[in-house]
Amino acid sequence: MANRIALVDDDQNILTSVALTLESEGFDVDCYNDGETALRGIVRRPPDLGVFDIKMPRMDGIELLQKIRASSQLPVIFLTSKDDELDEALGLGMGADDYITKPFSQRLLLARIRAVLRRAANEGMQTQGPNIVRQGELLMDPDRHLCSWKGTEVKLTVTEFLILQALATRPGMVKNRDQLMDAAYGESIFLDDRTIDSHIKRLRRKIRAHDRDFDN
Amino acid sequence: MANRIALVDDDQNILTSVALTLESEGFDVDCYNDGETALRGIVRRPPDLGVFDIKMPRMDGIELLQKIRASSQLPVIFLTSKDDELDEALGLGMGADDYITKPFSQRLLLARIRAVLRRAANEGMQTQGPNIVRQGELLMDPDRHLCSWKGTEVKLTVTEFLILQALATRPGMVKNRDQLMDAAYGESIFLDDRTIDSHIKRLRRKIRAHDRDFDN
DNA sequence: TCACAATGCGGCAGCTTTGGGGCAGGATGC
DNA sequence: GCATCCTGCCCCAAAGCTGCCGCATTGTGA
Repeated sequence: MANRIALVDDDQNILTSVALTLESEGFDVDCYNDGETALRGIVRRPPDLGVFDIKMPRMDGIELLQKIRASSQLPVIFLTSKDDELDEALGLGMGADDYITKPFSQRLLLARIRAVLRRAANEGMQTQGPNIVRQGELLMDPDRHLCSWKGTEVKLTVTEFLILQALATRPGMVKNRDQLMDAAYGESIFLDDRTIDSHIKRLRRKIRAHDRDFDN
Repeated sequence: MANRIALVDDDQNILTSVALTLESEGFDVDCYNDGETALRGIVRRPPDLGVFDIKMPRMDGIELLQKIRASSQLPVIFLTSKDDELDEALGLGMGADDYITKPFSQRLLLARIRAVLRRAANEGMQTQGPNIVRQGELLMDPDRHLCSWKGTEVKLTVTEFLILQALATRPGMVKNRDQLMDAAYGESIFLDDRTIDSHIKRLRRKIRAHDRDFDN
């Protein structure tokens, strides 16, 4: 039972060349030139995986994913030309399962496709794909307990990580100590308010150690 | 979406005990005492995987598989009492997906079942080769229970193997003790958390013995 | 300007987690 | 039956984390 892949890109060159590669690897490939057509096709004949270009006329990949996610958990890999598009996609917290920046090698795409499919098959529905938090220079991957600031890794303790994550997922949003407390410990715990201050202190110290320009 | 497993063995003891284990792991199990009954049942209600004893009265596992393969690609694991039976099965080139020699641990069977199901789900892309896990210097072949680090073989016990495999298939991903526990024993088992630590300790020791540079 | 509250941060004791040695019971092999 | 291996658990000590305190500094309102 071959896996069916829905491939959506407005660039006909990419479409054909990728489709050829995938088919030669035994996948069934449905090609679409734009989001609207893709949506109709995907509903009619649901694939096992979607590979979407982000920038497309009429309906872009992000909107397409949103519409699909309303009714299905279809795993999706995004193709992006630039990193800022990627930011947009990630920022939306849409849970794309992976993404690839153009230009990409067909081999890389293949590897990603296999990885995502494997994950989907293994996990059923447990955790779907990388769940990365990105805010400016900050990058966090809760699943791997990884955090990096301006590209270098910052080692955080569990509590610090949870607090920073709470702040990063809602950037700019002001949170009081109680809210941070809840984020880090769950509710129904009694601790001194100022304990949060201590963690913030350590967070700042750690980030500052990687960045002398860091002010807040 | 529970996986349905057709279990065929003329030994009622094995049948019930294995069925209990599988059901407690969330599989739907159809039990059959002989090949003929099994064939009818499997046609009527197709499972996702078959586990067949080879030696059975009336219709043995090999014949059963042949009849099934005429119309379906159902993945099958053979149970064999002796190695020569196994040779016979393999010699026929029937393409059983795996086999286990009696007596076997339920845990091993579970691991094999999961591996075969995973492989079946991924098929078409994996070029149905062996199901090898590779992470940096680590190489694992679950089907043959082989593990090598930096090219030299490391002998692992079943539990160690399952734990390492769980870690290696999702590299970098943080797993807590419970998750490792599930990976090694299946769910619904109660053991001290720190037992996992013991296995990790032994894993580290074994790998370290092959590699003085090994740090984590 | 003053009093008071809020915040930043160094310090530290106590707690939790972790790595690893050891051991007994059970399974397996000879 | 005996030796060996595997496994689960116990214990200890080191390391790391956490919560809180106290003081200095900054912010706020009258």
